[in-house]
Amino acid sequence: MTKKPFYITTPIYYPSGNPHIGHCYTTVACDSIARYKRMQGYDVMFLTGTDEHGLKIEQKAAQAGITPKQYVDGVVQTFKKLWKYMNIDYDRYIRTTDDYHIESVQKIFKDLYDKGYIYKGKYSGKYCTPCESFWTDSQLVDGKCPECGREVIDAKEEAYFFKMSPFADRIEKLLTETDYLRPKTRALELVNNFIKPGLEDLCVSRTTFKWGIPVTFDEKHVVYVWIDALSNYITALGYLNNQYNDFDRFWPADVHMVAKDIMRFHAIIWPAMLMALELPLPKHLAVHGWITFNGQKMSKSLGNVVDPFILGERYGCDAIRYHILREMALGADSSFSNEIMINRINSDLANGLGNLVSRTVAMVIKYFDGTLPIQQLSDPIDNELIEMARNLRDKTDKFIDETQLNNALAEIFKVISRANKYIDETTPWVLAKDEANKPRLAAVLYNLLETIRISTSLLYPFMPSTMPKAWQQIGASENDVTYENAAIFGVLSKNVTVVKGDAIFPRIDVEKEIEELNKLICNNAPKKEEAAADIQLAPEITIDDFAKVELRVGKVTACEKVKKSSKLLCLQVEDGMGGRQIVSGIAKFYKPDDLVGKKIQFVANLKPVTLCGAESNGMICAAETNDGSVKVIFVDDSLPVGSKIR
RNA sequence: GGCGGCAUAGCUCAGCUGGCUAGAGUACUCGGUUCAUACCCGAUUGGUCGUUGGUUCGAAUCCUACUGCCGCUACCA
Repeated sequence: MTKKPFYITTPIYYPSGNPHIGHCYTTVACDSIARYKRMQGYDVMFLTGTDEHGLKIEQKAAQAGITPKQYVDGVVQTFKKLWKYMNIDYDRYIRTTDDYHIESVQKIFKDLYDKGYIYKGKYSGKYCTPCESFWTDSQLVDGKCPECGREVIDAKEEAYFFKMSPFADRIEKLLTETDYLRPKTRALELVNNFIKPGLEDLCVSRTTFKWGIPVTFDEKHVVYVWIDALSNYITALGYLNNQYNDFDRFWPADVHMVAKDIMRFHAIIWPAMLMALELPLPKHLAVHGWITFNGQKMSKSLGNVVDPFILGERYGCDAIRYHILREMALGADSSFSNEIMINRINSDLANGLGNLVSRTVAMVIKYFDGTLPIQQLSDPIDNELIEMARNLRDKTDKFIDETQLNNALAEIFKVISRANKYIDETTPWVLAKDEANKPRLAAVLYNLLETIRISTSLLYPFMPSTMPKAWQQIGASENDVTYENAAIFGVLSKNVTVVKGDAIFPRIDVEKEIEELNKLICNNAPKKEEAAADIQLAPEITIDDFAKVELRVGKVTACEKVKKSSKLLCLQVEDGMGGRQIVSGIAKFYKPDDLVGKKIQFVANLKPVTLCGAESNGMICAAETNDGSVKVIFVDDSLPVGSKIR
């Protein structure tokens, strides 16, 4: 019997910085599914990689004074190190700087051009001359350059475009009538925002930077992200190259897993490209949310707080894997905090599974010197546990196929919980008091060992480092913990011998750990400051220049959102001069009520402007933090309104 | 502004196409147990299922309106 193929992918990550726990989530989820499918007997191809071209990489490298390739080589090493650390067993790692990928992308680009789907046109946007940067309308901040705040001018650039409109109908059907998109709730969003208004043609080449794959028939151009990055899923199989020969076997993909921020590319652009290439479409696009920290999206600066290396070192990579897989529901964000994580590890892994293994093994040793007797006596009370354990595999199978890993884990832990209850029901320590009960006692312990064997077999794809330790303790051999045996009760030999071992998941002291983690964060803080040393200061000014800016203390008396804008708040400020209205771009960081009654400092002599229909007379002083959020600088309430600040 | 989603126990959430006294986990309180990683088991506590009107024999579940929160609104890789 030949194995059925199964192809699963993570996105290729952009190595403009080091990986954080958000990358871990996608990759760990794919790894777990891949391992599960391998266990089921599929011929699995699990692909991950890095998307290494583009302007940002070019700039990062320039800052560091090295070539882009040198730069990405470094970051890729860190990625690979992390995957090794997290026990990620990928089958293939693609880098968009790999020769075979470049070759394929060039052929794909040419093919689409020859087919008439790609044509040469003009890309129009806004250009900031001092920054030498192109911006789209949506990127502008109040109509100005987002980098320097200066005026931008209309500009045109020659570029190649990909025609999307011919595929609009088919894509709409794909999203609304099939279960390609998971969860499907987001389909309407895509259809209403993009497809219904008409798909715009996509700009697929650039001339403004060099770090990319050259267009073979037009040297000035490099292939822009879409075709370069998305096509990795097929070039890695050998599509239009001789590096691999797996395309026919593994395409179309079974699952592309992505985070919600890149859903659109995979839900619309990627299918359009495949349609243009006349290739089959992938079966599922599984979209997951972000791991948030105190409600904020995980970002690079927050990466310090939840550095996967640090966490893994303290609790083991399986605990981290378990936590993120168990907390994250498909499609939804999940909030991360050290406390949630530690509580989860303690209650499920240490108290639930770990303790179950420990107490069961201990009893076999204590009552039977480690080896159960063959003579065993069953009882009707055993049936519920046995049935649950026997049916578990089918349930997890179903959830895996629906990419609902959190629910698969929940099912397994229901059984573990039931086993703990079973111990109370059967009271082995009472049975042990009477020699006549030994056959009954042996049966109870055997049932527990079997339940553990089945549960840990099914948990193995999620926690591949730790489960073998449990197997060793319950005396299970590799042949006992196969997928086939996970649906059979009674696989271990009746006279199985257990082995005492260390706790597979040690319990964590919550308060102590939180304290120590906080210390670690503090230790990391100075590093952040050092890292900030490369900040470029604005040109030096004299005290006379500074005197031109008049800062005063004001009190916010009222505040509301500016209707036409998602970013702006309109504040009424008591300024000691009769009051004034100030509009500030802080709506994403403050609710109106957060500000009312607070004293702030503002620029009093700024020329009035109208923003989104609201007149603004001045500017609120606020600080921008490393992670891009904004904190208003509140002043001491004892300062009188109108006080001048110098 | 347009489109979409969500609002259920202190916290995190299940409750599909309307139907038995609204559930789970966690936290809290009490009790039990001792094989075990101060663990496990049980019980109690806790919700007018955002507000309002409607459809229906019957709605957390469908429809109106309102309020609040969130997401998306395409060229960042």
